[in-house]
Amino acid sequence: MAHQLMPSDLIQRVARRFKLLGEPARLELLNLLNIHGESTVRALVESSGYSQPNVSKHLLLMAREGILARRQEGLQVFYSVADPSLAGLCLLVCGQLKEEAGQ
Amino acid sequence: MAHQLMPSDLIQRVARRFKLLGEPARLELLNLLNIHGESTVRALVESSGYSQPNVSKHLLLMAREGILARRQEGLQVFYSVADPSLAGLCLLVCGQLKEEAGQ
DNA sequence: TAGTTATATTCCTGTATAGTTATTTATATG
DNA sequence: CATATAAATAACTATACAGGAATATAACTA
Repeated sequence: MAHQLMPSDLIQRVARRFKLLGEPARLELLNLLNIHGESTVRALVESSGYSQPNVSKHLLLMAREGILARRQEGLQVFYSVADPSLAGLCLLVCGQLKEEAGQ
Repeated sequence: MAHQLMPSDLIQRVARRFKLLGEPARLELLNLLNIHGESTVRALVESSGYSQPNVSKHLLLMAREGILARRQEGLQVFYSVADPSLAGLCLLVCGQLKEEAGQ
């Protein structure tokens, strides 16, 4: 108490960031990128099972929001994780979920 | 690389948790609860400016998901933050946003 | 008991967006 | 230049849900 979680003028941006992570498909893509490192769209389509346009859309969205890096090489486009805070965020949430499950 | 952000079977629950936090109205309520400590619905309605049904709905949702505690006393219902990981999450995101703004 | 107050619920509307199919764009190659 | 391939975009559908107005529920109080 007596201290805020975040400055009020950041609420909108913080919400956007959380919302971006609040989608199973995107978390799965992030998980795959963390496991395999930089990957092409095609590789992510195949390992995720989602359609190519769907994967492409999610990747572009995350890249525009700054949590992915995008690099083109000829026909292929490579994406990779660019947000170093992701690991900590997921660790915190997973830990908390485990904690709750224990109660 | 080479390690996952979270176990695959947790993706759905992690996404739900992030999604819950991906809403400005809820973040604002959480912020108010952190500043003022345990509060009644009415107090949160007045300090947030949102309608009573809207506030009530968000609070109930967060309580059901386990990030708020709910306590009734006569006519009034008191809510308080029950998830100790929230502060860390917001700190990480705010720090990352600041980092990105710096680039 | 009638009235008052705090919270929850119902019902509705509008908006955002995940997902698909079909198409387009851009780059490489025969 | 024609063709093939990878990724992005367009167009559409379906669903989720935030928000408000009206109402209901529940617990006090005169």
